[in-house]
Amino acid sequence: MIYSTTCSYAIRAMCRLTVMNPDGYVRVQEVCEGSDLPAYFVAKIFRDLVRAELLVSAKGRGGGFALARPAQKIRLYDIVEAIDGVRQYSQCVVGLAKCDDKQPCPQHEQFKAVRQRILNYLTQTTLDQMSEALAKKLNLLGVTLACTVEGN
Amino acid sequence: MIYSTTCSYAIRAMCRLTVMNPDGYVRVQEVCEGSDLPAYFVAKIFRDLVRAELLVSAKGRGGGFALARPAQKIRLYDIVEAIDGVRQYSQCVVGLAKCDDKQPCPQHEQFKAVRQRILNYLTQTTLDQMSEALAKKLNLLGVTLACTVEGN
DNA sequence: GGATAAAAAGATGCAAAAATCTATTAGTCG
DNA sequence: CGACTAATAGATTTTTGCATCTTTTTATCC
Repeated sequence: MIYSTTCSYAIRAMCRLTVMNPDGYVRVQEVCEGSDLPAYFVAKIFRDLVRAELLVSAKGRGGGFALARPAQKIRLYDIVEAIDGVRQYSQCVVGLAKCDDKQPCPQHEQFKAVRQRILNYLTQTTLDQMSEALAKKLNLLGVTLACTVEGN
Repeated sequence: MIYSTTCSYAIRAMCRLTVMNPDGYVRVQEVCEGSDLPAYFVAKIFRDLVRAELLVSAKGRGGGFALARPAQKIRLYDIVEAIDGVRQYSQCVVGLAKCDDKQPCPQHEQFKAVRQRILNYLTQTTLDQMSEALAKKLNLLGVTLACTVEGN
């Protein structure tokens, strides 16, 4: 609703990767299995996340994808920025072409607060927090995420 | 960002209609000219808004589209409901398939507040307010919206 | 070096959303 | 009634987003 399907995949896949192995490589296959994430498509999304420097990758045996930096330092905002772009969050909802505080569109003022709230949410939520919440949920459900590689 | 392109057209077109003639008919052509709204497409959207009983229509000379009820009684929420549906606003952002308060997805709690804020915004903003803001802006820009029909 | 394993690249397919166009229907006006 | 006007219906086209598959590149292991 506030981001695209693709972006939602990106978030979910990164959360799973983090739960599986926050410090080392995980293969796309592993990330997706047991979930309804489309593996081929996630592979493509991960490439974009590498270019955005949120992930790093390694080819060949023992390779896969890993976080480019600690999960506490990856914000939801960073992921959204890499996939959907964040321009939309600074534009006005129903804006006529040019809309700013001086030339407000209908709703400008009212929506400003909502937008700020969304932005706060995106900048203050970290991958760390999200993956922890996911781990808790999986635990409750009795699901274990497998990962071949340990540490790195 | 929180609604589709189509829905954004619907909102903008209804605002313009209201500014032009809050009490009588305006032709689709008139509503769109001077804006970047795609007239053919808006015509189609207006049909949906008639079915949703937010607009009424009249064929032939002197006809066009008019608000089905006073602008104060049309909420942003009503328009969004007619075009995009509001189901999305009660679903979770990155939810695993089934996600509710008992089986929360990562972010469930945090996003709940944001979602509530959006819903408040949608239900508390009226076409009245939006069109008034638009009128003010157009006035500042020195733009006048023409309308052939007066009253009704 | 050869076998294998994984990502990288990009071609292709498919479906939904956005946008346009044509023909029809129902009004108004003289 | 006949000319005209505007919405209605729906067929068609274009664009975009989502998803899959094939080939290539780069790495590891024996």
